Amino acid sequence: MSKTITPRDQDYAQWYNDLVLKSALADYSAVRGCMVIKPYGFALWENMRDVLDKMFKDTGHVNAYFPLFVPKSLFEAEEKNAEGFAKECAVVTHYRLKADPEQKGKLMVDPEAKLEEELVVRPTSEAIIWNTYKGWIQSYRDLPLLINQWANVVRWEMRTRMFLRTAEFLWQEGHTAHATKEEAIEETKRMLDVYADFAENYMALPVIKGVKSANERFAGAEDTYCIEALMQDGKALQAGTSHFLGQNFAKAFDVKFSDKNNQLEYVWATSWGVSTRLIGALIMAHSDDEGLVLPPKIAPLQIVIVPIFKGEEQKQQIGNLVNNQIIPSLKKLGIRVKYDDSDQNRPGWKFAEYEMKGVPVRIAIGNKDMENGTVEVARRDTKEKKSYSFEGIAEAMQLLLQEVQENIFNRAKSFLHSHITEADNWEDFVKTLDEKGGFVSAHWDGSADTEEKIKSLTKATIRCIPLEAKDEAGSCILTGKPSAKRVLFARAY
RNA sequence: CGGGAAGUAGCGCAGGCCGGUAGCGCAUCUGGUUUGGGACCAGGGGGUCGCAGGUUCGAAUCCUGUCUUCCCGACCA
Repeated sequence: MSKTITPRDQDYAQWYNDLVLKSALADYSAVRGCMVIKPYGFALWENMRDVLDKMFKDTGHVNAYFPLFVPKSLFEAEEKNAEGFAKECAVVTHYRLKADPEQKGKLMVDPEAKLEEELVVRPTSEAIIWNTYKGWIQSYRDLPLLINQWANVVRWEMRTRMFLRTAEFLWQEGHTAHATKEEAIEETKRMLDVYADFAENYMALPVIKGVKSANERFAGAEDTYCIEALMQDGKALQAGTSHFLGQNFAKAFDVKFSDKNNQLEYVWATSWGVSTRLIGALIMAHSDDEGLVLPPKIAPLQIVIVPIFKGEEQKQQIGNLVNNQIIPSLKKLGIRVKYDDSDQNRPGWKFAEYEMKGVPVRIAIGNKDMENGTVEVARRDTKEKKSYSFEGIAEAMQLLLQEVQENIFNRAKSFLHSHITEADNWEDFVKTLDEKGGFVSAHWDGSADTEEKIKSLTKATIRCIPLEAKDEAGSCILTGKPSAKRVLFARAY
């Protein structure tokens, strides 16, 4: 634990892995490219999930669940979608094992038990869901259909990274069906706003809302909207996507409805999702040398109280104060608090441990405090320590948690804004990517070919065309051809 | 899928070239002293050396195969 970890280090990947392991968020698993989310990491995910789930319900959505397995014939129905995911699918081909006659105590796949039709383990659920929607939608009265599912999906990526890109991951995927194009586009944008709201106001993660270029678009979508975040090493991370699917899936699965004029029409669709990748974003955006820095609104633990005592008697006295007064008053305000009076470790050990885990506020109470009627309060984000009196401590802590939340957000926001750099010639463009990192705002001629060339030359991709991008005539950074607005380039995870 | 590194106690590692009793630190257990920033002393427990073959009187060590993990690249709607 003596090793120093620094976000700006060139060993950023190593720093990140160490941090995930040491903070007890997750662990490597025995299965290729998968991870074990440990209780602390899962508590964080649950908090995020609860907030999102409420936001979805507040915007009229309901939850449902669809199968893990997608028959290959359904999977291939929407051609572009199938093609886009084909290279990263886990496929079930058999349904039984048997004792291996060659090797005692070993099992082998029973060749007799070959499935007639292979089952694709869902990399995303459009296919199985739209096949189901076909039976649910007949009339305009059945629309809109606004359903979300919390699930796991599998994508057999070549290279994996904990939280950011694992073979199996947890997410939510919303799948909606609408009577009109306008309504579907409205839904797509509404959910993008929900994501941005969640990222900024709960995760303290400032994001840029935008539209993907055709190259980066979801396979099977007409338009992919996204929120893009910036990590402390200057690389961008796609934090969430919301897709306008047009009538592609309705046509592929033959989902039609009778409108008010008794005309048969294909329905319009959207899908949108965020995943456990958000946890990776959280870690990379806020953490420091001492460990995680978690925003109070979603931190599994908001306050930890550490007693400092000599002997049983002092421990008793402090315990009485904490258990009878401080904790009840904090809990009354809905604050998630833990009193760690275990004898296992000394105070210094506990301080370091809870800092590593990113607990936003720590309260230490010792003999001196008992005499003075004070507690020592240390905040994780600034590492500042201050004395507070017992009186009104709960209200003071509630305010402090808000302040920490805001401070983390503002810090990340000024980092983001100071890392959006305009470039008007190729030399500056490359130099900014190499030396400063972050987003480079530049003109692009709009062709996929140019985008591809820029990627192979610089490893930078178009992260998005920002929604708020102003019309501004310019010339493409690579080809010099005319361009109507700037787009954001960055190297990305 | 290409290049590199690694797999030995719960965790982190040494040993390997040059084959011959399985080692260290942390953690754990027992007892004691401690407790305002990762405590100290003493004693104890814990191992099919990733897996499968091969060479050998003898393999953690040498050879072959295989699985897994990490890093770099390609890939990543």
